[in-house]
Amino acid sequence: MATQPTRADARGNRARILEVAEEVFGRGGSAASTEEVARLAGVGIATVFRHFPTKQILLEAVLVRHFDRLCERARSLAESDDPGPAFFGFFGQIVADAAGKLAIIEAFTDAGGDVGGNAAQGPRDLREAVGVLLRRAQDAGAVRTDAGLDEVHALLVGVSRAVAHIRLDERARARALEIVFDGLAPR
Amino acid sequence: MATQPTRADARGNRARILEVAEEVFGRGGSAASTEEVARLAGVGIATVFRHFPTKQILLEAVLVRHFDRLCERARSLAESDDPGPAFFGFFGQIVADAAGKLAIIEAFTDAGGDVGGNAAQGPRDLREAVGVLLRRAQDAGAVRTDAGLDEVHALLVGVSRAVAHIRLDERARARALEIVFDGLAPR
DNA sequence: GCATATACGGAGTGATGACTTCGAATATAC
DNA sequence: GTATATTCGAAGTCATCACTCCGTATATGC
Repeated sequence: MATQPTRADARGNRARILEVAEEVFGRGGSAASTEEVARLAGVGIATVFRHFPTKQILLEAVLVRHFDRLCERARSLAESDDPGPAFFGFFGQIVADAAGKLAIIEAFTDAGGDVGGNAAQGPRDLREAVGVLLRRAQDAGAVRTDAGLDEVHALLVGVSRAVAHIRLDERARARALEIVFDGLAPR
Repeated sequence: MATQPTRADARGNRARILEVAEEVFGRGGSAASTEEVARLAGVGIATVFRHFPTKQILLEAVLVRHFDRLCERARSLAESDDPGPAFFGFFGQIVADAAGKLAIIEAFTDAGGDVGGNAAQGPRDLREAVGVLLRRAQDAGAVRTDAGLDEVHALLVGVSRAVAHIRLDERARARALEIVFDGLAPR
């Protein structure tokens, strides 16, 4: 069930459902309906549930791919020998992408406190990866040393949510980012 | 209907419903159910709908009070002869209050673009009032002059949303605010 | 006290959304 | 080509939620 089904039509449908779900959940967040996914994918509602037994599982299938991709990028940036731009570039990219990725932001929001525990793996890994970028940028003197992961995570999620919910033009978004980046600069 | 009903029990119920609704919508946002309001207020569902014909009207009744209060505070701060602390203090207070006021943040999020038009009056007024505080703080040299209302509004909403959604301890919240405030300081 | 207008609440209604059932269609093995 | 195991989708179930109906209870004016 987690692997590809044997029949070609089933495999095709599964792929199309995943693709459409990514767009639908990105637009409407986790509250978007499974029926809309089915309709846009051109399949019956039952087909969606056959491939992904619950809405939660479908949602996670979509999210896992994103978080994997993001984590990978973060880890490769962590090897960069320019930790400052690596950190700020990653931060900026997540915010820039936030507009059409509501479900991701929602999931990432709950990546929170070590004690929380009910966060999924993907969000937690990403938070971790951001932590590495942050520490390296701090060691390189590009980010103030009194900024902890908790507040950087909150700012990242906050600005992303703002961008996702408010229709902000290019220039305003750039200035909002600049304000946060200046605030993160060493004193 | 907008005014107090004549019978004492009706007046009492109306007040209790408003009080409970404030708490329920604050906790669960505008998605919270009318039935929960009725249950916690100790009245039947019909009583809620008699006093507030639709959920939207109930929600607005709750929100109007808040926005009025906030706008008033903002306007009185705008008379202060210390525009810098007035602006930052107000910003910080909204963020600090955000935790239990999900519905407010949601409404304020949509106060956006002048063109938007579908935002309610309260949120738009508050945005306006923040604009006044911002301009005065800029004139006094306490806030960088290249920060526009659009991005300040986005940051205010973003940080508030982050605080409302993430369980952030006192210290982390203070540092997140400090980062944003430092970013807003003149270059 | 009594009459009655006012307000009350429980039991609907209709819409929506997650999830299931089951007979029809079809891809693949032979 | 045919058999059959697999997959398909329309219609149905069940829960939730906004909102309504209507018979019952009670606050208030006399």
